Amino acid sequence: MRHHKPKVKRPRGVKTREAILRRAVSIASVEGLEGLTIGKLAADLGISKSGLFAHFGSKEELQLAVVEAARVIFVDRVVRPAYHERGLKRLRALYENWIAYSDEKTFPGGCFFSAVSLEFDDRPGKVRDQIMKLMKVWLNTLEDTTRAAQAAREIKKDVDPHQLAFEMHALATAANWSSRLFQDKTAFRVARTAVLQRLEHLSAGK
Amino acid sequence: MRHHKPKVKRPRGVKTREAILRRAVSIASVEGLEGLTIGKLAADLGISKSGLFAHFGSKEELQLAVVEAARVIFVDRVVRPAYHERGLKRLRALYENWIAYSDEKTFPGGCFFSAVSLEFDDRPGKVRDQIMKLMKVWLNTLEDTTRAAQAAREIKKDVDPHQLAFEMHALATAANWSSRLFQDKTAFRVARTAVLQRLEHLSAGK
DNA sequence: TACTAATACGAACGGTCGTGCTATTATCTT
DNA sequence: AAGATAATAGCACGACCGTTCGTATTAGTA
Repeated sequence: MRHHKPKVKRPRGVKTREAILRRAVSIASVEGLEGLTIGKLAADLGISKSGLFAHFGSKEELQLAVVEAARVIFVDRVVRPAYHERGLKRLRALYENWIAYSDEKTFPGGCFFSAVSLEFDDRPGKVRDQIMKLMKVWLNTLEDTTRAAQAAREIKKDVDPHQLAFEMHALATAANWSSRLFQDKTAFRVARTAVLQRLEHLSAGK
Repeated sequence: MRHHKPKVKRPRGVKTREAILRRAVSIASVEGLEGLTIGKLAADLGISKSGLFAHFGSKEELQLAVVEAARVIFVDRVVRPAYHERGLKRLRALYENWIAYSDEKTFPGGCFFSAVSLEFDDRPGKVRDQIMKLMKVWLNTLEDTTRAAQAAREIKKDVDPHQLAFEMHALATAANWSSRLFQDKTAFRVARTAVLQRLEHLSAGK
């Protein structure tokens, strides 16, 4: 049976809000979440400062909304596609998607979370808490996937999942860093190679 | 035999300047080089804003002076001591000193350069150029030391020095990140272990 | 001790920040 | 079409930013 498309009412405000966040995430990936100012963002979008402000009520709420918007994009681009695979293949896919997402400049400033998690590691508040939570979830995803691959005998049992997740995260982040700071176009390739070789080496002999 | 202290003339202004920079480096390691504001720094030191300002003439010059002060501390604490060793031992010492310098919170915000190099990767100017230069020098130091160890047959010839330097940098930086964001006290141990094992594995059989 | 040059200070400026208030415009409901 | 409601704009505020400038204080020298 056919359902009618919900034909959801999308009030004017919601569309504006989405447009604001789309732009805001891009800016924040470059300038940081503090460098993202309401006045400049509004001018950039051609709307008034107070009009934009009314959508969020405070700068902190804007920042939280930006973090959430970035999370959705990250999950769509990196996590979800990898879940068509399982075990070691999923782990590889997670990493390759991650590298590709950074390399292709999904956000113009590289990986949004690399930039922002360092910026906020010393600013207590809801934003920091949220970022911390998301980063924990991400590292846990890598760990759990490693464990699943071990259960499927695709990765050696004596590999420490926490350590492996840490190393994968470290190399991807460093690639992002090198790419940004030095305009080093080879960085992502180096990081990708390093991790894939490492996974090959840690995989149970086949 | 005992030497007389050099008894160098140290004008008052120089001492003040040093006190300013000592404090400024600490603050900047936590709040970043932009978060470091002249007003707060002056209040923190109990001197006037304009008095402090006069020592540098512009905020950019203050930032450059802070970067230079941090460099001196880094070289003293990390690089110079390692130069009592050679080859593979030097490489290990560089890394262990680096981890220790971060772990011991030589700067309260962890590694000064980790924080600052990401902050400025998108702000063109003298400060960015200087930071970039210092980071290049550091990575080159790791690379060159690796090559020396290879020449001494302490590390296998087929190891790519650039890749190894990149990985060492990545793990140390990530340890810093994890330690700051999660208050993860094990991060430095994890990173240290990872690299030392890796060096062991890459070292020519003994 | 007096003169000079180096240091430090206080007050103020223009600019930008986040935020609140009030008015205006657009949209939806009846 | 009229009225209610949601969305946006205009304007002003207080706080803080980097910076300037004239003045006071200190230290070094003759």
